Amino acid sequence: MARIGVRDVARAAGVSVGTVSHVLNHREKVAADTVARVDAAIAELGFVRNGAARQLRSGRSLTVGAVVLDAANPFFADVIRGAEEQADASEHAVLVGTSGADEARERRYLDLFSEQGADGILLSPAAWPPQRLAQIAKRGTPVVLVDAQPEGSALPSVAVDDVAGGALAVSHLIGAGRRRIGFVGGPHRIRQVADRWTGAQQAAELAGGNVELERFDTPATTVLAGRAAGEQLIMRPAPRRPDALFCANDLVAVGVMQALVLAGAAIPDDIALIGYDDIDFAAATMVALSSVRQPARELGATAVRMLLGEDDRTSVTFAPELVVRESTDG
Amino acid sequence: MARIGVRDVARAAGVSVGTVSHVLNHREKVAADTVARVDAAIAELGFVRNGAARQLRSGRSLTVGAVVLDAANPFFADVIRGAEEQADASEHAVLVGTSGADEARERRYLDLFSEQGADGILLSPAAWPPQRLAQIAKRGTPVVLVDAQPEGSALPSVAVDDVAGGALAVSHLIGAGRRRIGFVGGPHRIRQVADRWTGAQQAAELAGGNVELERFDTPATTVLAGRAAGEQLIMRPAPRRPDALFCANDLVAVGVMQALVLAGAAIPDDIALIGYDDIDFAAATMVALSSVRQPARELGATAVRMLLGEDDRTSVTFAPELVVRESTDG
DNA sequence: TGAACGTATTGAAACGTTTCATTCGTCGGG
DNA sequence: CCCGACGAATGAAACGTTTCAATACGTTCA
Repeated sequence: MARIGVRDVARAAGVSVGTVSHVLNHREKVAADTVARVDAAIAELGFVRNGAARQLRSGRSLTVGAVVLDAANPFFADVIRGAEEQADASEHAVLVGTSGADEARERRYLDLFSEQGADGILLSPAAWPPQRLAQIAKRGTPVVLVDAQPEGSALPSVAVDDVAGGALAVSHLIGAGRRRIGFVGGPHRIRQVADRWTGAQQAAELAGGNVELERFDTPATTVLAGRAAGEQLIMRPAPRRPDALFCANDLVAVGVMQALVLAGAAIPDDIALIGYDDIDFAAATMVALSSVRQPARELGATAVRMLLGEDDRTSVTFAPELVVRESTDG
Repeated sequence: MARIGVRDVARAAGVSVGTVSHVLNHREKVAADTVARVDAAIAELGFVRNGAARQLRSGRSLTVGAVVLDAANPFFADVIRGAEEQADASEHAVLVGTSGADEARERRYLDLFSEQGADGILLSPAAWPPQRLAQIAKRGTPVVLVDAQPEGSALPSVAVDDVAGGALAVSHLIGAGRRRIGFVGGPHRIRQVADRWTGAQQAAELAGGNVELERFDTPATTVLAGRAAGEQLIMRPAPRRPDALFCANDLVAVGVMQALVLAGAAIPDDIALIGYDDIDFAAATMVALSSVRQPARELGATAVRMLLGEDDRTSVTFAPELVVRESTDG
């Protein structure tokens, strides 16, 4: 089965190859009956245009690449969804490659997208600083970083303000009348954790002296780590227990909640609980979990707009938003 | 900044373009010092090869496309991971597009991958039967379906045997001495749910007359639906309660577990509980959840091997496997 | 010493499209 | 009745690689 090209279509429709190409690309400039004839020929022959040749000649790929740490992570999944919606609007498609925090794979995908002539690349970097960016940007493919601090370097980026998020959570707890607040999470070398803790401190200071803020470190931001922390914490005599907990993410919060419920503590009456990320599951925990939502889709959409030159800001920071559910709504 | 091509590299290195291309593609056939000179020129000029031209000429793209319903779904995420690992081994990259169950988007991605000359496409179809497959296969891009029943049509596919999975779960419960078993899930028009229920029935029949199997339908396979079902169920007087529950998936099982725990039932002593899918979270529930694991990575890896012609089976069905944890290990 | 051979490099053709300067008709206005 | 203009279609050039037959240059063997 020989490949079918514009040439074959042209022959079948009784027109020139140039005309076929015109039908493919700007059909409004071609007479209606010619269009019909060419379309018929295309359908009959099952012609599929060769994207490589098209792109080679035209220089555009109508494609945006995204290289993410982990596509299964709901945050990135939402970023990608937002990117797709926005790309759709500009007739682009989003192609996703997952690096799994492996620098070699990240580089391979970056090179791939660059070579394939993607019109832009959205990157959540596996390592800091990202290796090849200078080269790639130089080659002419714009890159936007997602949720990575540009640290002085002036690379375009979109991010969520985790400090603000931490402050948001804690001032919400304070506003609900809580005074002895615990922060559960770790390790603090993860920037997101550190920033949220910083925000928590800021909110506590802002409230004045009668708010206590205590830090409960966990070795990871997982359910099991959260549960262990919760078990520790609930063993304290009641007067020395916090009356509210802010967890570095929702998984930790779920673990803490398990421990508290099993120990018979009432949420939120005895202890209020708030997480971070607003994962799907947050609404479905035993006591629906309050959380801080990151506008992930907006991040993705904005990144794509920046890539395609429809938004000429160079670095955008989004504000997280509070989602109040039962676990703090006593 | 004019684009830099092999021509420029050749000039800078003092060789012909043919030689540059050889260095790029089979450097072992080129003298060592020439390689060095060309590499230096490439680095200095920041040359990035034009993938479109390369592909146009060579016909191969070293790319495999995957079109999935939802990349955030852990099952598909694992399929993709498996596909990536396998593709890696063959110097290929996996590009992912998410259709979100939208047929138009699915078609767009299929067309895109087909036009881009992907060496194969891995598809979890949004609708049945998939629309364009005939065309695409005809054009020469092999397609393998993931987790979709080929229903007579002889399309290549990889899948997990859900009937076997259902049987596996229920015979495990029976083996643990349970006799009054409930199946929680729905709606039954979802093939996976129906198949698992079928498997459950088969296992019950196999065990003879002294096993009762009852069906508890839910409107969806979600945590909340599971919790509602669990609450209903636990309100029955103890003698009329099942002593074991098999849930159509882990989310439902989590919901059921919440209801049982809140009602004070002991798991697994009063009621054993087993889910399906073995999501990450299964090990981190209040009582660690037994489940049926689907070999998702193997699915992805096998699909890629089939696409690249390294495995000439046309349709492969995998057996699920049992993961026993506390919730059935009384 | 010459022929035969092997290795390293070269130059040009080819991949299948888009684009652009032309050509071809046709129609309206002077 | 002719000219200019305009819409539609044409044909060939160009995109930047890879590939392949041909060439150049040593080296080995008889």
